[in-house]
Amino acid sequence: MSVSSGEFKRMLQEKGFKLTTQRRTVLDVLQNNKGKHMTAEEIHEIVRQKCPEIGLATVYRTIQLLQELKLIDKLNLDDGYIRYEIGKFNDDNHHHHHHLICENCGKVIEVEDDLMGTIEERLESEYNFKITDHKVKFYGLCKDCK
Amino acid sequence: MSVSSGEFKRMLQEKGFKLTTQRRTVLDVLQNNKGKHMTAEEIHEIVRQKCPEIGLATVYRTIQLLQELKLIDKLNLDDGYIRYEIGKFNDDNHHHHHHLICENCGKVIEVEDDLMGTIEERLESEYNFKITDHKVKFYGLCKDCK
DNA sequence: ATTCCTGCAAAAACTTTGCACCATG
DNA sequence: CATGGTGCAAAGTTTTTGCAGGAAT
Repeated sequence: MSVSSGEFKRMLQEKGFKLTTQRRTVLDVLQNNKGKHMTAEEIHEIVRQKCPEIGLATVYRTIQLLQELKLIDKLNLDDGYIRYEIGKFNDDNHHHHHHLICENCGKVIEVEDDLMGTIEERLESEYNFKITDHKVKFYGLCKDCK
Repeated sequence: MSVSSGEFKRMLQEKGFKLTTQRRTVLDVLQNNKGKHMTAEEIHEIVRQKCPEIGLATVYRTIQLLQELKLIDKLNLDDGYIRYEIGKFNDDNHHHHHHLICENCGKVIEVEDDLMGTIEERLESEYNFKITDHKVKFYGLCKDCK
């Protein structure tokens, strides 16, 4: 489910990086807020509860690092903020997931499913393009807003 | 195919806006660069060929306006720039389109197709969510890079 | 004539970078 | 103890806003 400190340390060392309290804490916060899609500033605020002296710059640097390690993914809700979430390769099932975004209340619903297989096969042969990943967002009205 | 000046004027007036050379020119540039996914700055440079005195702020303001009128769409390639393209409701066929993004050379291929119908039906009933739009990006290697 | 629009420059918002000090392996 | 990381503040980007003059209806 989560990445242990040992695992994380090994992943870092593989690329010549060191394990620090700051890095461990940022990863913890992202793991403990799985459905939240936080901005760098929001991550910073929560991380400071455990690690009060951490600077926003370190959060940004750590976010970049975690992206390189494929532990987290970007999510852009087109509201001017880049958001981050624990990535698809960080949990047991390596499933992709999609987002249902309510245009009325802004709620973001996670869809833990991968329904894109057939479409991707078709596009791969039609365009001679090797697909390795996708990002899918659906917009509309959630059950409370429609 | 394209939005005529008369049509554009009517659309603007409906919302209490005026037709200006700047707005017409920005729309023209986006219509004439259909597959290009330009940033605000790129649009500004091209618009200046026809309208040399236009300021970047006006380009930003016009982009926002054209989005309100549903004439253009945002495209985020996660490279730090917001890009814009003529929207799906601006041409004869109201089809959505998707993007194949090559992670090696950065090329973006337009997929003029809408293959999401079945998936959307399934999600609508499963999550009681009314889907009105979607954004789909596929990442991988294009035929030249694989 | 009135209302809205534009250009410019300043400000705002988000992210990156430089540097001296500190921590990890 | 060598290398890389951190915090702070400054700088960099991209986008938005205020305002006086200008254009459209």
